[in-house]
Amino acid sequence: MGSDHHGNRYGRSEQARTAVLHAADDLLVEHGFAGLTIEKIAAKAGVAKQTIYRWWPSKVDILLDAYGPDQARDLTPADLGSLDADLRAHLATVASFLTTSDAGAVYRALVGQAQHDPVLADRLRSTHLADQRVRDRLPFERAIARGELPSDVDIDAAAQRLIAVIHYRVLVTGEPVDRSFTDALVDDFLAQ
Amino acid sequence: MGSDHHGNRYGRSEQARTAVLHAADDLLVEHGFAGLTIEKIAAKAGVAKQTIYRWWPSKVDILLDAYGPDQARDLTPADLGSLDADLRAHLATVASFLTTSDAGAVYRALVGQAQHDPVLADRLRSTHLADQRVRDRLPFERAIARGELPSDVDIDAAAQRLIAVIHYRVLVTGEPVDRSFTDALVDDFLAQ
Amino acid sequence: MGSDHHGNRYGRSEQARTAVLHAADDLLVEHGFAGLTIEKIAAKAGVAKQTIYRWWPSKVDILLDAYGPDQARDLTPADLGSLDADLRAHLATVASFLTTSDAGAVYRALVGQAQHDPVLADRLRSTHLADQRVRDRLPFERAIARGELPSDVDIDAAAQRLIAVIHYRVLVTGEPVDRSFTDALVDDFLAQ
Amino acid sequence: MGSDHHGNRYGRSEQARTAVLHAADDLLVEHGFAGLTIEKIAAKAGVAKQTIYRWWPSKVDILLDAYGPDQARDLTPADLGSLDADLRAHLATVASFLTTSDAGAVYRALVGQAQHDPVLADRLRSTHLADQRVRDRLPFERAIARGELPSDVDIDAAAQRLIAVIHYRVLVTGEPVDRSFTDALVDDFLAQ
DNA sequence: ACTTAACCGAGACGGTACGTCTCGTCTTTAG
DNA sequence: CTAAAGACGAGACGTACCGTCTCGGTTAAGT
Repeated sequence: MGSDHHGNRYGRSEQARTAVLHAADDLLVEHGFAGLTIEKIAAKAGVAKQTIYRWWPSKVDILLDAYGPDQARDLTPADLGSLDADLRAHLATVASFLTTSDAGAVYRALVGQAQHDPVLADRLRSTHLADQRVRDRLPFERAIARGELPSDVDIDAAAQRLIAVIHYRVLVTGEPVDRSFTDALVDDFLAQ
Repeated sequence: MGSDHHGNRYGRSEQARTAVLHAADDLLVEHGFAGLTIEKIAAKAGVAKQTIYRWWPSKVDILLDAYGPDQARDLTPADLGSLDADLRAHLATVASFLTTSDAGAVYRALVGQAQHDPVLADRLRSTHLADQRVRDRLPFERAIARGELPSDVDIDAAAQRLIAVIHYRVLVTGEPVDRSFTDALVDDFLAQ
Repeated sequence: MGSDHHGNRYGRSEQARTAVLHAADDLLVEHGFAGLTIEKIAAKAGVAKQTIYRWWPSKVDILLDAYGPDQARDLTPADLGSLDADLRAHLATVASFLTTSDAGAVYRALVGQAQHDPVLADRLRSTHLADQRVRDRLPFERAIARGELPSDVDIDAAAQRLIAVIHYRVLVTGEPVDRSFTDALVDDFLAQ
Repeated sequence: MGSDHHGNRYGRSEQARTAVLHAADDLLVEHGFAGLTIEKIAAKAGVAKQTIYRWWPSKVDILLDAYGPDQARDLTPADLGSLDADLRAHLATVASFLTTSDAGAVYRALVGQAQHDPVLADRLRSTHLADQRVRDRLPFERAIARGELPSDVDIDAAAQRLIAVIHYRVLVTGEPVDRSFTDALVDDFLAQ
């Protein structure tokens, strides 16, 4: 069957892997990034420290593993039939994800740590951020297919101007990012 | 006389203070935030750990002290006679400050750490970020005074949309922020 | 079939058994008792750890297995025709065995470990030491049979006084135990 | 005053030092040499591990420090006025020390460990064993001064033959070493 | 000049977490 | 059923820093 064993030569324990990811997630949300230690993850997951070090070089690698699926699940924009609706819904989702979800807390911690760690920054950008950029393009690509937008529009630039402000407020100024704010962003963009 | 003493009851040693600030700055640039320890700052500054703990509660407080003057010196937008010129110059200055200067490295470290430390985030926002927001308004305020912009324009919103993209690329995506990019931002804004 | 198999339903592998004993012996002599780990024995013997744990409870049990035959082979006193000759030869053999042979190194390690481990001490005494005590009596028993000694002599006490000094110098003081020393012991004993 | 401080540049804490030595002693007696870990010593002594590593390279160094004074205190032979009395008393004291005292347990552990560690063996011999050899000579030196023995007697050899048997029984055979046994040793020696 | 008291350097202290090592157990696949 | 292989939970290792403390020396204002 392949996954519910205690450890053998033919592969790692899926049980231990998920226990570690969940423990890391919980501890980050409860005690913050500084309170997230390998020691505590191991204790909470009921796992030996060596098992963690065997599979993850550091605690940020655990967070990277834990974050990936959440992002794909929560940040894929739905097709609501129009660019206006798609963008309003997606920006509101992004704002809520970043400010209120556990996965958003993991994301903020990773971006924070990336400021101190260029290797992490590279990994984060080449994996999760690149993945998300593809998802952020979807509303625009669908709008072009519908004929709502000309086909030569610079999608990445447009998406970035909308997404950037949300991240800036979340990561830097700490100002709230509510529905009226994200709707205003869309209004401005569509009025252009 | 007030600054070159080894210690007495009537005040702290200015020599020790500046040695600590410079040591912290150097260590941050050389070894990154994780390599910045009180122990190493003390050793590099030729100062006792207790002297550091007497005056700064933590290493981020040292960085906050070290950062303040740099920001005011480097990020005040000059008056070049027109909104167009002022914005082009200011955004280019901000981009260069954030990506290439030592003070920019300190800023990025502080914003990074603020993701893990809400108290630091509050302090950063209520002091340095609030100060900078005032400076970022200057081009717009001068434009209103010149009659280039109507007096009811939402300055903070306008400034934020321009500044946010630069921060997003610096802090999150790591994309370069060169002169042509900042100029395009200004073009877009003025065309609106 | 009997001995050269890789693991099957017909019993343990003699090949694995001897490989373990030899690997343990080698590692003890090369790297000392602390450098003798089950992990290293398994690696050197080309055997799985579990195979060792299946057959030996601990590393000292491996050493006990390895030691037994050596002692019987090397420490049985020959009959040279007289008490004087027998004792001189035997004590010299014992001294040389303890100080220079690989088996002597194993013995010293076992006695050393027995100081920390009462269970090992008991096992060592009830097996190997009891066996050796029988062998150490032989010169005296032959001397009584020859009429060189009265039949009521306390053989164990006599043997112990001679053997003890050799062990003391080997285990405690580290002083050399050369032929002149053992001969002097015999001289003293016979002059009594 | 010089000894009751918490730690500063002018010297180590005597309080921490004695707490470590006592903890090590207690743990050895309670849990044996294998159960004696730096971790547990630190915990029991209420001391940081680093404090132990600062002053002692290993746990055997702690035991060496702890053992020294005990040996000098307990194993110095008193002058009872005659060789016969001095020897009987001293051998009985040695036997009792080795078999029943806490310090004797430390000694046995050190000698046991010395079988695995030549560096420890050298240190033990050049310090504590050399010191004890001096004390073991005292009854004989006093006997020569009294005229009980000729001045050319080989004191070290004589002392060793008596002492060795006790150590052999304690360290190797585990046989009891009671007063009648040590008295018989003295009888034999004096009858010679 | 002398006292006084805060500040200075140095560094030992009790701790926490690190990342590594080895232990003895458990689980799988092959013969 | 035994074997090899190796992942597992457990826990001690020795190191690095943390933030606190105590010490003796330095310095300058107030006697």
